[in-house]
Amino acid sequence: MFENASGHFRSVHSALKPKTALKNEGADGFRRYLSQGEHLFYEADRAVFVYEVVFGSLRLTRIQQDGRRHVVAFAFPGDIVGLPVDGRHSTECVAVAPVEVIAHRYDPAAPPEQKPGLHARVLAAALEEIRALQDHFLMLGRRSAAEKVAAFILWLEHRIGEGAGACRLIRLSMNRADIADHLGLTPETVSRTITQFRESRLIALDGAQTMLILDMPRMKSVAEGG
Amino acid sequence: MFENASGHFRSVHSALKPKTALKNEGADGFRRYLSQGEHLFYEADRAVFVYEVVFGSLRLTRIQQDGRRHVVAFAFPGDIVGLPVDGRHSTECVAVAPVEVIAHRYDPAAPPEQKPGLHARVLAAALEEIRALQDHFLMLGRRSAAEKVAAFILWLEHRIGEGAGACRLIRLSMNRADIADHLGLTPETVSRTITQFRESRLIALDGAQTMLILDMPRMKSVAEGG
DNA sequence: CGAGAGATTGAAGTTCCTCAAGGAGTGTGG
DNA sequence: CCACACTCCTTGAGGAACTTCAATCTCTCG
Repeated sequence: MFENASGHFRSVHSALKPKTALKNEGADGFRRYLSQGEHLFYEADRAVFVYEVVFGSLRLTRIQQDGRRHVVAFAFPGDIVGLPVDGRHSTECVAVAPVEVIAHRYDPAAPPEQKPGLHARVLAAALEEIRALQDHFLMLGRRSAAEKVAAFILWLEHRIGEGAGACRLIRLSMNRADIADHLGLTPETVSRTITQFRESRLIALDGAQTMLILDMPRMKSVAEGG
Repeated sequence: MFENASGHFRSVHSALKPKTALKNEGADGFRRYLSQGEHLFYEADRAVFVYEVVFGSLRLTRIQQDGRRHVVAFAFPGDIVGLPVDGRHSTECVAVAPVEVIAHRYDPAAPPEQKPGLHARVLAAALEEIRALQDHFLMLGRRSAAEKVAAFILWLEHRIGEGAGACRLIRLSMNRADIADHLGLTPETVSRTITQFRESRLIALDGAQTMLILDMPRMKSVAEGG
């Protein structure tokens, strides 16, 4: 299930790596392009479409009355974003890097027979996303900054890591504040933790956005509190 | 949408209060009863049924390799638990008080036409639960212990609060450790925070499990960091 | 090349956790 | 029916971890 090959969408948080981007525009899908910083949708917007990410990175954010925000998720190629709750979007969605998506008109209240394929895929994506959100709880609950950051780096590697000899390369499209608001830390703590990782030869950096994981086993050990 | 009156299930985390328990046994629902501490299902169990809570309280837990656990959610009457991911349960589910549920045989891979009503309700419940899980993130992210505990008390009040003159009464079916693992705190901190609330006349206690909210407006203010 | 945003580093302060002991409530067996 | 035992809750003291506030540095882009 949830295989791209079989035409199933993968949910926002899914840790499975997309083999290829889906190619199902045709009948009811059309493409949209966003540059960095552009909104795909806002919180509480009426939800008419669900979006399949083809290229780039998106950030899903919820904001509280007092202005504090939480980055609920990052979305990458193969993910589906914009699942409606009560006919509206529950988060705002911004491109943190240039983005290409396919928009599918979708109404959860419509009879499933109308678009059986899309309906089934959205359900599968929703159920998968629930598990991914639960996974994220394990990250936010009583864990040290080092464990959180290490787990986040490993998740990123799993989603968008590139081979680089014996090492793994990650291009971070989000900034430190985004990471901090995702992990329940401050940007300073994220920065300090990354510095520690660099000083202990766990990773190497080229600028702030390009990261090389030098020691995957040890990184996994750190993420698990070893 | 998501009204009980219209026969829609409400998801595990939903903040809406059930007006009445659903009464849709008949064709494919049968009742199950659990006493305190009994499992409804375990993590990774093959998921054959989804369960509608009629009476009592359930705890949904995920466990990590190192033994640390996170209480993903508590479920009360009107909630639906056991949504399958990849055909399996993603959490374990234990009764924290005597429980009555209705079990509905459910297979997300089956064509929606087979059980259109159930299928639509499960989808609605799943989408609603995603939002609820996102809400919970705001609770776990960078917030003080007092804010977390106050927000949790208000959520409980919303779900199972009873009138008590000008005040609101809550019967806590879970223990301090469960609350701690839900909020990302230690039991000691939860206990200390509750003591503070009591000393500042925000709440009153009768034993450890029965709580009276004395000042709802101030409790809301505390939950929001005021 | 200059300006501005973002990242890093430092020092001080606060909050929460850890470890440990005592108290309250509940249930069981004599 | 009382006493004991067990579990859970509460309270205390000390220490670690993260945050806050502030300054400096670096990268990127016009």
